[in-house]
Amino acid sequence: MPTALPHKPYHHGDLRLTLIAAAEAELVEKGLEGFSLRGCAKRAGVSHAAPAHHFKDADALLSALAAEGFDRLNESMVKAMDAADGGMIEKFVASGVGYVMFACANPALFHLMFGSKRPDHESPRLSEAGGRAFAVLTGNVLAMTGRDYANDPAAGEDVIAAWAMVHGLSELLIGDKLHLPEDMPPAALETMIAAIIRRSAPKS
Amino acid sequence: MPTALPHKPYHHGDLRLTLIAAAEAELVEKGLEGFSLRGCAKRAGVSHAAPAHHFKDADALLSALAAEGFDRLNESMVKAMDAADGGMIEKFVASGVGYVMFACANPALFHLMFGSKRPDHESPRLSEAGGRAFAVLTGNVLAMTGRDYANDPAAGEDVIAAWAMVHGLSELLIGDKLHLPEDMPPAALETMIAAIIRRSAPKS
DNA sequence: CCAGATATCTTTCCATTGTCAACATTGAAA
DNA sequence: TTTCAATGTTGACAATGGAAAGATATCTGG
Repeated sequence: MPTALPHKPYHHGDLRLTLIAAAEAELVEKGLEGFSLRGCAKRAGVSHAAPAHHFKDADALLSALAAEGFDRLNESMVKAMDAADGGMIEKFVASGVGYVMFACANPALFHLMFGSKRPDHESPRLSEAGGRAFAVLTGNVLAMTGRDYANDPAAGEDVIAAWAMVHGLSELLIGDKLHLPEDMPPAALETMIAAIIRRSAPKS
Repeated sequence: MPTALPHKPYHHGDLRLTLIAAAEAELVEKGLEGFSLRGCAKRAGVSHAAPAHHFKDADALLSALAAEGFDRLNESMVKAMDAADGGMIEKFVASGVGYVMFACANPALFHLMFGSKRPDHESPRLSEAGGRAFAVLTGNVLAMTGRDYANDPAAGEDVIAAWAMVHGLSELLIGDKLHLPEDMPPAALETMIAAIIRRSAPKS
C-alpha cells in the first residue's frame, strides 16, 4: 500500500482533455443555459483560471466539446449503417436512425452542436467534423438516386429533405414536443422513427 | 377608467408590455446567449429591478415572449394557409411554408420557443399557445388522410413526419447548415421549401 | 376631500460568473 | 546548473440576476 499519500501535483498532466470531459458533465447536468466555466474547473479539480491556459475562453472549450460531439454523431451513423442489412434504402434509414438515436442519447450535446452560437462553427476543427457527419447522409442519399450533387438541383433537394426529416425528428423528440405514449417500448419507438425516416427517402 | 381588462400600470404607461417588446429587441440583437434582463430594463427606460414587479424572474419574461411567439407562428401558418388556393395538399404545404417562413423571419424567437429550457413550457399560457399552432398542422394532415388521430396509429406518424419535416427545415435554415447559393432569390427559396414540404405529405 | 393602502419604481446590496493581470511552481532545454 | 516557457494559483474587476428596503404615485374607503 502506498505509504505517502500523493501530494496533489501542481501540474495536472492532461488538463485539456479532462476539461472537455468536465465540460460535458457540466453540460449534461446544468444544461447549456446553466453551464459555467468555473464549474468545469471545479470538476477538474483546478482553480477557476486554469482553463485559460488551454482554451481562449469558455466558448473555445464548448467548441472543442461540440467538435467531439460531431465525431461521435458520425460514429453513431456509420455504426448503425454498417450494422444494417438490406439494400441502400435500409442503409440510409439506419444511418438516419443513428442520427436520431445519438440526439436522444445526448440531448444537451446535440443542442450545443446545432442550437447554439457559442461554439465557433467556422473553425476548421468544427466545420470539418460537421462536414464528415453530413457527408454520410449525403452519400447515402446520392447512392440511392444516382444523381450528381454538383449539377442536379434535385439532388440537393433530396439531401435537404432527408436531413430535415432526421434533424426535425431529433429536435422534436429531444424537446419532448411529441406527446408519445409513456409506455412506448424503445423498440417500438425505433421502429416508428425508421418508418418516418423511410418516408423521406428519395423516390429514386 | 378607460379600460379594465389587465392591470393597467400608471408610472410607465404599461411596463409589462413594454418589457416584452424590449425583450424581443434584446433577443434579436444579442441572441438568447447574450440576453440580459438589465438590458431589457435599460431599453424600457426603467431601473434594473423594475421588471421584478411584473415578472418573477428573467425566465418568466422569456416565457411571456415565447408565448407571444407561438401566437405569431400560429398566425403565420393560418394566413399562409388561407391565402393558398388549391386542394388540401396545397393548404397543408402553405401552412408548412408559413411555419418555415416564420422561423426564418424570427430566428432568435424561434430558438427561444423550441430550443431553450428557460421559458416554462408547462405553463398554461405557453403550452396552450403551442398547442394551437400544432393543431393547425395536425388538422391539415388529418384532413388529407381522413384518419382518426385518436385510434389510428398511422395518423400519428403522418403528423409527426409532417411536423418533423417543417421543423427540421426551419432549424437547418436558421442555423445556416444548408449551404444554399448566396444569390438564391427568395421566391426560388420559397418554391424549394414548398417542394420539400410536399414530400412529407401523407400519401393518403 | 383626505388618509392609509397598494402597486410601482429606485437604490442599495450580495453572490456568481467570465476574464484579466500578477505571481508561483514545475519540467525541460540550453 | 540555469533559464525559461508552460502550466497553475490568487486576486481583482465589471456585468449579471436577484433580494431587501425605501420612495412615490395611484387607488380606495371613510
